[in-house]
Amino acid sequence: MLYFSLTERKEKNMTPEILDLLFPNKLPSVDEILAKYPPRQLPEGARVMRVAPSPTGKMHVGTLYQALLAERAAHQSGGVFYLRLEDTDQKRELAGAAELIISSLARYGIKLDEGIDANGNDKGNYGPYTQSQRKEIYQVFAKSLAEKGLAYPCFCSAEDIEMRRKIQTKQGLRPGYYGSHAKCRNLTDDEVLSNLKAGKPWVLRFKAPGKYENQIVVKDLMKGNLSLPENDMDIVILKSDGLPTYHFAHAVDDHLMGTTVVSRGDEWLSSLPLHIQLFVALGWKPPKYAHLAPIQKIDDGNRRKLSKRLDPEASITYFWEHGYPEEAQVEYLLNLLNASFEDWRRANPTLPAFDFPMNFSKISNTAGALFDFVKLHSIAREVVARMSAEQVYEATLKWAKEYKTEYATLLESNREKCIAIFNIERGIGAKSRKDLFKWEDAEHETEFFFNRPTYDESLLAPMTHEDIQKVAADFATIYDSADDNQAWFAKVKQVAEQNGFATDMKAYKADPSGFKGSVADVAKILRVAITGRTQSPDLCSIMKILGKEEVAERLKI
RNA sequence: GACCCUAUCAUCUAACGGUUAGGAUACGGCCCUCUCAAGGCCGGUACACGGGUUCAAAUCCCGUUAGGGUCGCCA
Repeated sequence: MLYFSLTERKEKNMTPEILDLLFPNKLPSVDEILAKYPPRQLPEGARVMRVAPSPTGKMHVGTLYQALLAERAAHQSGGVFYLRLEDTDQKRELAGAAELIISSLARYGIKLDEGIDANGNDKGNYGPYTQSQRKEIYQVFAKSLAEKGLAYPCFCSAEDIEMRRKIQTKQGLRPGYYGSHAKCRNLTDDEVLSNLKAGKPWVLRFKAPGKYENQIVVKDLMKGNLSLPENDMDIVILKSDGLPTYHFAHAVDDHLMGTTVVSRGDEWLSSLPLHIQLFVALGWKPPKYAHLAPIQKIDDGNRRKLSKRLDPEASITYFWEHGYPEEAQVEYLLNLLNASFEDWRRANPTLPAFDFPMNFSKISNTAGALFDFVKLHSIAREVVARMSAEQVYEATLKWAKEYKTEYATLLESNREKCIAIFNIERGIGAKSRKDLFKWEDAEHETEFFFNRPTYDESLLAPMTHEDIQKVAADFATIYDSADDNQAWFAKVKQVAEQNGFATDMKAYKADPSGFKGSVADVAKILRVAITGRTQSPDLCSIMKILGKEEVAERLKI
């Protein structure tokens, strides 16, 4: 590719004296490190991909989105998927965040070949997989860049940087540490030496070889060819605490760990020229890149990236709290990644979502999809409708144990009854009930089975109390919980007939005045008496679960 | 401000020079029906705008506009 021309670089080597002051500790050699990371032996076309979150708090939906893509693309190619913890910003790190990320991936069935296991131990031969534990490795490569004169120490303070930025902005210049603005790039050896000897804090900057006026062309697996300006910013590669910045860690780690395709958010697009320069400077071949647009939401009429701070739904725990089935979230995200998912799902209703063939070239490369709860709900309805009553019960119980313990107790002490409830109008394929799609709603579905509702006759207006009472009483005398649906409905009709209600809806509609109401009204009386609601699932099934005695009790109006 | 990405129904999107611009969700109607949820059938709604190129443009090119992103010792 074009960018290899950048390797033609001759910089003055750094003096050994400066190098020793910069890196006083004894470090392994570049070759010693490289020897520990042999090229992976994988079949042709196998992709090595990773998810590389930083443990700064909540687990973002975007991380799951990224992980889903990388895991599928890697494993479906016969490759490797691993996790790397990008914890080089110690200021922002939050306790427990790493554990949350790892357990979250497991929760969604995303399998890591390498990375960190549930106990926090490293797994795999290309570790450590936590960047803060790789400090020495970065130092080795940073030192080698410095040695060749491709990196230099910078003594500018935060105030210096801020001042420079202000002046640049005021003058209408591009802000940044580049060209003549890169003050420390041209420090003499004596100046550097005296600064170091005076103990001045420093960072290591990359000596950018690019010219902003020049364009490079880079191929992105999802976006195609991109034309970007060369990087001329002398960015920081080693911070004053000795840890690398993202840019440098990316180059070092993804090379050593053998990543073949880097998939990440498209906010990295503008630093891509820099990353390629870093790979080239280190003498390595850059990986392939796949930049994905972030999930957005609409806010005040404007689209914006889902924000952890502003949007509760940006954090995946939001979906746990509300009891969304994990499969539904996975399917929704897969669908967002690649809208042909739903066609595939219709053609393969019983396969696990993970069997969906992910194809880079078919991934939406648009500006970023809007997070759509309505669509998520619709997918969740389908997912739940495919589950058995036992599965619904177990999932609801698992949710309740974590978020609603009283309900969990009720579920546990009424296992069979609850499964029977969840089984109403279930398992009949496409016609299965689809009202339950998140576990937090289950309690409402089961509530009246456990608490006798208070009878509210106003729901039955304008029917008279006498008629209502008579209908309920008549039905109670002939009800048999052994009746199947057909026999049950025949009895409803019988009661209708006895009480002057139409049994034939067509006849009723043709002449409503000839009847007190229709068979639908009879059912409504029974429904209100039994459930306390005007709407419910199949009444016959409900009565069967309640049993003859309880039905009789509730029909006493 | 500079640079980059993106632009098809309300939403997610298909189309890869020739389609009555397709699907899904949502919405409306009808059917089914013991209510609801479903299910079945039907329906309305889209190529941001302006120029080119071409016999032919949603598709290719240029510009405009709009949205998003980046320009940190954050990732």
